[in-house]
Amino acid sequence: MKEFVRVMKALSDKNRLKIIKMLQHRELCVCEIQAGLQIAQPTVSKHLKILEDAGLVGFRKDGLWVNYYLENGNSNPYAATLLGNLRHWLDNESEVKQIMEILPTLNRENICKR
Amino acid sequence: MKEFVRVMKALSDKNRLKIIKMLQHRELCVCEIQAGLQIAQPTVSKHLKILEDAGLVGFRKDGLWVNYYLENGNSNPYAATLLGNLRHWLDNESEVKQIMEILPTLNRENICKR
DNA sequence: CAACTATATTCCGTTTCAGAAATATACAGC
DNA sequence: GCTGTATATTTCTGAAACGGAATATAGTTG
Repeated sequence: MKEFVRVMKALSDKNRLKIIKMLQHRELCVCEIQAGLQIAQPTVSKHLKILEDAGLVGFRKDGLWVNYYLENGNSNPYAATLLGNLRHWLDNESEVKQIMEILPTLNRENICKR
Repeated sequence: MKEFVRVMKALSDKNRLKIIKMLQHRELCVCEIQAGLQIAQPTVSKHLKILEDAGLVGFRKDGLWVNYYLENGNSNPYAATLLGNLRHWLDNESEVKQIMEILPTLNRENICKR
């Protein structure tokens, strides 16, 4: 029950849903996600932790960069099913489409380093 | 996006999930649900409103009684899919099983009228 | 209409959560 | 070691959410 609630809560936030939609296209580092969402970096990190605790995303460290990716749900069956549904859900939401247009232009080299 | 979030939020609460699991077996009035959950009546009404707003449940008035039932999701595709999943999910949760044992003994005539 | 009953709404107190700012950590390169 | 950069954690604030008690509403019965 708690595990299920954790997944539902993780999916109850607009910004976290945007993160998932972004990660459907490719792995992203924190600063790329931040650029897409236009919110503070610590806020992004917290959202990512909530998604991770729910079994929705995972990450790989690569030097200074931390690359987040969508989990395939081996850990959590609820997460797996919802991630499957979300692959086609929300695609027509204007807020999602807007980020998708920006996404290809996001480049970690350009975004960070300031 | 808002519609999806509303469904996820509605499913992010233990008591609301219990209500859904109860309604999978039969229509129930508010006082029967209250007896199953052991929480105050106004709290039950509020949970039911949240579930209704999310397109997860509907109700029929029958005199003083208000009978709540599971929606079939004609209104909301997200709600429909999740309700389908929940038909087999959470069945093994001890908290759910416990209510299922009580459920057959719940009788609105005995519960109310005090 | 008056009395009663099932449910809904309002009004709190308490907890939880998203957000930002400040700070801490981890890692690379010198 | 020290410096700089990407990310994580802490701390705070305001908004939202769950809970109950009191109150209001709707419908039945006399």
